[in-house]
This record gives sequence, structure tokens and C-alpha cells, in this order.
Amino acid sequence: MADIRRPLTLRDVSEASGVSEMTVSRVLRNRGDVSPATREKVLEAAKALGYVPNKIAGALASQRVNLVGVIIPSLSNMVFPEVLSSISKVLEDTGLQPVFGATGYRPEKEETVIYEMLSWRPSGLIVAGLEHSATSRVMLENAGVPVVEIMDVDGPVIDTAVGISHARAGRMMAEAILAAGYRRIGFLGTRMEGDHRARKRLEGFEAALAEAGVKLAAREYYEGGSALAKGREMTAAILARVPDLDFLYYSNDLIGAGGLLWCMEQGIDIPGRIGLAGFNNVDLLDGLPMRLATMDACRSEIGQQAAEIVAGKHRDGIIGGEIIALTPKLARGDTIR
Amino acid sequence: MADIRRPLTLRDVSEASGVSEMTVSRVLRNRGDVSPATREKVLEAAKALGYVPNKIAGALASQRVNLVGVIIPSLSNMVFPEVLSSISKVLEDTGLQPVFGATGYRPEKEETVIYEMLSWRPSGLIVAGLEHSATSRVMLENAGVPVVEIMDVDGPVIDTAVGISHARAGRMMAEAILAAGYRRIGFLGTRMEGDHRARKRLEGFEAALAEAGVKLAAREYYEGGSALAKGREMTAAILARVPDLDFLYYSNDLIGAGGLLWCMEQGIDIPGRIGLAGFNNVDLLDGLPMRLATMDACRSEIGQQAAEIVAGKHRDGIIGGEIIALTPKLARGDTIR
DNA sequence: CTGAAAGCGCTAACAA
DNA sequence: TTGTTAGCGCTTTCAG
Repeated sequence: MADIRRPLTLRDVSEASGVSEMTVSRVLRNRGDVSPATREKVLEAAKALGYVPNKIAGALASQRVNLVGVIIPSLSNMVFPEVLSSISKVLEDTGLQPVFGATGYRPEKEETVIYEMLSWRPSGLIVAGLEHSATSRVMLENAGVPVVEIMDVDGPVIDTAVGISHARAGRMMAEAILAAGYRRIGFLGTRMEGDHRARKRLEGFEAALAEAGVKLAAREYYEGGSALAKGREMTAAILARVPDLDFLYYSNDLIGAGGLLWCMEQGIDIPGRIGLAGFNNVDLLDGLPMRLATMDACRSEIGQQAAEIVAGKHRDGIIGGEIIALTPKLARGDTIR
Repeated sequence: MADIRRPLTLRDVSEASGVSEMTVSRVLRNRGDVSPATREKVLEAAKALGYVPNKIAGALASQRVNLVGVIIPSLSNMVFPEVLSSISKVLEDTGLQPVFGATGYRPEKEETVIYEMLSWRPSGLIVAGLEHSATSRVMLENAGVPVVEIMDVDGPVIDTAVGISHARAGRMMAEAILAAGYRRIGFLGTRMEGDHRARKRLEGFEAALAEAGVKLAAREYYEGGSALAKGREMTAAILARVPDLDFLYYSNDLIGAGGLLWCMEQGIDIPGRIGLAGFNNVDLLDGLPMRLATMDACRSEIGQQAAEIVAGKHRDGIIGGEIIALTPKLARGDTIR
């Protein structure tokens, strides 16, 4: 039992089974023709020994890596896990494996993550957002593998993009709000510098208001903490400052939900006295006492299409250079009159 | 410009800088002594070319991989991202990189994920839970690297474990509930087969009730869907079936929150007529109209300690074979009288 | 401080 | 159907 724990190699399986390394390799990869007898012997030996192939060596030799890097801002945002799971689902039957990395909305961190991922020579990269540092951009452009930018389509694309126009999503919401007759509109959102999609939504929103001669009557920003709790606080604060607001547009559903709960507790008439809307159409809204108006960002379709493109099995046979703009869907709920 | 896109190698940098591959390698890894002049040349050439080292080759040659596999049931559970981010934070200054994999609470999928991860020869593995298939167990035992099981400590441990006793968490909650004088207690949870921690909590909960001569008066299970919405439905259902319940114990905070919202809408007196409690102490509870009683599962401390152990810098100099049981903390909130 | 040689564990390509 | 040979791109080791 004086056996030093050394990782097993093909050679060990080869010796244990009396079959050449090459043939063992073929069996283990289901490649080429191997006689059932040999096959059996090999599999038995491999299982008995508990052999786990070394993909590092395999990848180096074959110049193939079955990894797809997926780079997103944050795991705790509730929005991204949904994208990830739809990516995972599609990749599952392609032999590709997703590897996740988070940037914390920080460009420097994104650089590191991209660099780190590329150094493993993945088969493709899926990156959230269109905004990257110059260094990141160069790395992505020269990656030599499919790069799909997701979530957003408002801006210059490196290779392929799948997402929605957040500017348009903002416009659409503004139009719905105006059409319902609201005019004293406040905005509540994160202060997050790096959240370009939230910024674009707000820009689109304000542009549409401007076209109707309406200006945002108030703004309120937050950072950190429980979004639901922040939604309450901000709502209380903005209404204290500007009591005659008749609509509150939240940059995400969670703070919107907090605001909704607060307003209901205050006995405020929704959507009569005041209307509310969020963004994302998260699951959580289902369980609220009232259905918050929101906009669906097509998260799972985005993940699905991105994965299909990277896996090379996209229905349109896309090779690159395409921009796939999905249509955000308004969910009126009960908080717009 | 007829340049075929071929990934750059050390050799390219070597040629561009007129320095041997070996020295280039040393510069790029900050290893050994290199004259500042040479160093400068190399760095310049590497940056100009946009060289990204090939970690596959590096790992094969050095027999070292800076990856730590982290295996959890699900990304969408809200509980796991928190563990992940504390793991990431600790690993950040160790040169180690976390790689995440999800099992969907399915043992077969866990096997695949473990196998896949081990085939990349990571420096360590962090796995949620103590329950594994025989195959998974064998792989983990023979991994030859540190394996830390997290979240739970009730059961046989492979190498090292960091977590809480869910049985104890269940007992503690039962004791608090009984001490407050509640006796007609209902349980509401997921039907999820693979969620062993939820099961153990319930077992501990029932055991403590039994010792006081109390039996669960009703149970209600759900699967899938928006947890908040399910919490409402289940609460309505269980109270319709067994109207005289005076306490509802939820297997997680989200369904608990749904139940809380529903009860409040019904004008039910909480915690007088009926008490409520969840589990996990998630952020979201901060924003609810009333503070749900819950139990903190020490998620971020678990992640932190697990990462420290894998990184070999744990304060107790743990090598393996240890079980670190943290103490779950009761948060009474306002829903236990 | 710098370089040359050997080889990590596997697979592509070819030979038998 | 099976085996042999020659690397994949890097780092270790040892020599200068």
C-alpha cells in the first residue's frame, strides 16, 4: 500500500488492460473503430482504476477545448442566473461546457477575466454588454473564436450581438406612461457607473418624454444594500421631496417592488393617484399583492441564441457580424392606469 | 495582411523581442532574475503582439492548475451566489480562480460535473452538500487535491467540511416556536427530493416538537414556479385545510415572504393569531412590511472558510479531516410573539 | 542573468 | 482494427 498518490494516466490504463495507449484513448473518446472485446477490457480497467482523463493534455494535443467562457457583471443580480441557465441548457447537448466569470461591473476586472479565460483557449466567449476597455476590446477582437455580446444592441459590436435595445425599452415605457396620461414622472435607479444598460434605458426614456414636452420631475439614486428595502426608502424620499409626482419609473423590478409595497402600505391609490413601473419582468413579481408594470428583457431567449451561435448551430447559420435585436415586451400589470 | 489567424506562442514573442523563449517565459511569469533591459523588451513585444499565454500548455508542463472547482446545486437559488461571491473574494488574492458548476440537485449531473472538473486537474474542489452518489464519492476521495464540502455538517465527510447542522437549525427554530407558546404548527416546503438540507431541517424540527409532545399539524409542498407566489398559494391552501394552525414554518425565506404578504393582506394578526418563520436570512427580508423570523445559515462565512482551506491559508492550518460546524443564528423578527 | 534540452499526458496522422 | 511516431506550447532542470 506504499502507493504515492500520483494521478493516473492513459499509460496506467494501457498497462492494466494490455492495450496500447492509443487504443485506450480511442475507446475513452468513442473515436474510430475498436473491437467490442478490446473496448470492454479497456472500459473495465479504466473504471477499476478510477481513471479520469487529463483534459489539459488532451486539449494541448488536439488543439481543441470544449469550454465556452461566459462573462457577466454579477451573479447576485437575479437577472443573470436566468441567462446562464438558458446558456447551460443549450450547451448541454453540444459537448461544450460553460465557464462563468463575474466582472462586478468593473472594466479592469473584466479585462482580467477575459484574459484569464482566453488563456485557456476556449471555443467561444459570451460577454454581457457592449462597453469594454480598449484592452478588452483588442483581446476580444483577436480571440480567434466566436465572441457573442449579449443583453444589449445599442452600440458598436465586436463580432455578434444578441440582445434588446435598452434605449428602445426606455422609450416604449415612456410612451406607455404618457399615453396613460401621467405627466409628473420621477425616476429611481442605481448610481452604478458601470451599468450602461440602465443608463441607456433612462436616456431612451427621457428622449421620449422630451418629444412630448415632458421633463423628468425628480430623480433618486441608491447604491448597495437590499434592493427591496432601498426601493421603499427611495420612494418615501422622492415623494417627500416632490409630492405631486404621478408616476415612478424604477430601473429594476426589485426596487420597484419595494416601492410598490411601500405605496400600498401608505394607502396610496395605484394606479390612480400614482403609477409605477420597473424593468426585467422577474419571477418575483408574481407573488406581489399587485402586478407591477414592467418590461421583459428576453433574458432566456438571449442566452439561448447566444449559446446556439457559439455552438455553431444557429438556425440562420450565422458566422459573425450579425446583430440580433429582440423586442422587449411591455407587461402593463396593474400599476399603469 | 494575408495573415492566417494563428494563436500567438511564446516563440512569436521570443522572435519579436530577440530573447530566448525561456527568458520570455520568465518575464511573463515574474520568475527568476531577468535584467530590466531584457524585461522591458519582452514586455513591449508581448503587449505589441497582444500575446495571451496558453495556460493549457503551461499547466501541462508545470503540473499546476490555478483553478478551484466550485459545485453547487443551483445558481437561481439566491442563496448560492452569496457563497460564491465570498469564495471569489478570498481566492482573488491567492492566484486561484474559481470555476462554477451547477448540479440542479441531481446526483447524476453532479457526477458529470465532478468528472468534468477533475479532468482539468484543479487545485481543489468545493462541493455543496454531503450526499453524493457512490461514483461521485470515489472520485472525490481519489481527487488527490483538497476537497471541501460546504453548507452541511450532518453526515459523513469526505475530507473537510464547513457548514451548519441543519438538524440543529431545525431544532432551534422549533424550540423558539414552542417557547413562544405555539402548538398547532404547519410546515411548508419544496417537494425537492435532492434537497437534503431542507429535509434535515425538517427532521430536526419534528424531533424537537416530538420531545415536547407536539406533532406537525399539517404539511404543504410545492415545486417549481415563483417561490413568492407559491408561498401565497400554499399558505392559503394549508389554512383552508387546517384553519386552526397557529404557526407556519417555511423551508425558505422566499415562500415565507409570500406567506407573510398573503397573511397581511387577509388582515390576519401576526404574530398573535399566527406566527411565521422562514430560513436563510436573505437580503430580501429587509424590504418586507414586517420582519420575518428566520435563521441565518452563515453563508458568507462558509464560503470564506472553504476558500481559505482550499487556498491552504486557513488560520488553523487545517490539512484535512476537519469538520467546521458554524452556529446558525436565530433572527426572531416580528413574526414570533 | 541567460539558454538548451527534455518532457508534461495526450492525440493527429500515418503505418501495419 | 491496432500500433507507432511526432509533436501540442510551455516549464523544469541544469549548464553556462
